[in-house]
Amino acid sequence: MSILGFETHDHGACVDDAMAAAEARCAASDLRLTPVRRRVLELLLAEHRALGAYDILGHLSAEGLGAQPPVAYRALDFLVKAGLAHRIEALNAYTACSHVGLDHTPAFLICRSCQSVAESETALTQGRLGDAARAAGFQIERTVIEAQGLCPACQNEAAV
Amino acid sequence: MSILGFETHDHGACVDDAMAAAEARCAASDLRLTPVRRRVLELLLAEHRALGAYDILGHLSAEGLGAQPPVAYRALDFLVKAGLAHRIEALNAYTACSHVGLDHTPAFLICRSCQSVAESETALTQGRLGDAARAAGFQIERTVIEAQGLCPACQNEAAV
DNA sequence: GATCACACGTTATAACATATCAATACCGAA
DNA sequence: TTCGGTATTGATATGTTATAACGTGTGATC
Repeated sequence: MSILGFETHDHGACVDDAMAAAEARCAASDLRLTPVRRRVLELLLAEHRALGAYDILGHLSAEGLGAQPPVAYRALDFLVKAGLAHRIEALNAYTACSHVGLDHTPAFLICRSCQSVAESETALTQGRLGDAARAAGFQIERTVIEAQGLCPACQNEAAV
Repeated sequence: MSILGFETHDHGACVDDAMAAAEARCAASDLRLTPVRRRVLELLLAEHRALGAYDILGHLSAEGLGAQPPVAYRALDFLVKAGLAHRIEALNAYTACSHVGLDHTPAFLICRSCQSVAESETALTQGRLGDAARAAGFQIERTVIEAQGLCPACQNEAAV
């Protein structure tokens, strides 16, 4: 599993690929990637960061795509349900999915300095948490796995 | 590591022990467990559930201990910083710590039906997330590990 | 008894999220 | 082609969570 977000890469291609994957997924699952939804996904893809719903809404309203909170939340809910974006609980914010199409149990590395977010992967019922759940007889349906700290670039800056 | 929260137990003793541990910890670290802070901790300990800041505030104001949001948030911040409570990011809510004194990297099992919360433990840099962080050169400072699902009791109810 | 640090009181507002109802667009079946 | 159901959008209002900012009290220390 690649961990994208901190390394430099061809971000134009990265965005194009992600949009293409999103189109394909929506076509395959009979989901409608409407203009607002498409635009929100583009905004999320623009950087490997998490954006708040009101950040999104600011962009949308500047572009005449809607000015009320439900516009942003509906689009974000759609994208999350479609597996095209994730909610970052620790930030009350949203980020585009880096692994569209793969079965998801995402885990995130969140830089507290530059706010960049990298998406990794775990398994629902594996590891310590899975062990604990089994021991307790707990049936896991969803996990929130988020690490906060410093990305490589910001560690270097801090060292200067 | 015990996982407390779902089993039936002597909750009176459980609360008493936790309060005693909190007292000890505050005394040892020169922290002040003031009346508001003590009461908030008691409220959190009363059930193995997470309470929202405004739930807490409701109790406090009913008891004449303060009626404005900052009262609750200050007390909760204190308890979290002191290691006596934890914030559950997925719920925007707070729960008492079950393992006062131990070095903490808590993980939570949260029942979506009865809202009970059990606290388990992981290691900061272990497991898949730790692997991913090492691979990416990411320096973890804090983790949010939360599983949502059904506790044993609620699974049984659902099966009826 | 001045002053310093910490806690608390109070007002206001910021930030995040949803309920509700009306209007419109889309799409398949009759 | 029209009808009827479903999905989407528009709009208003409100609910929920969290913090900024500033002032006051209180106890410890010098």
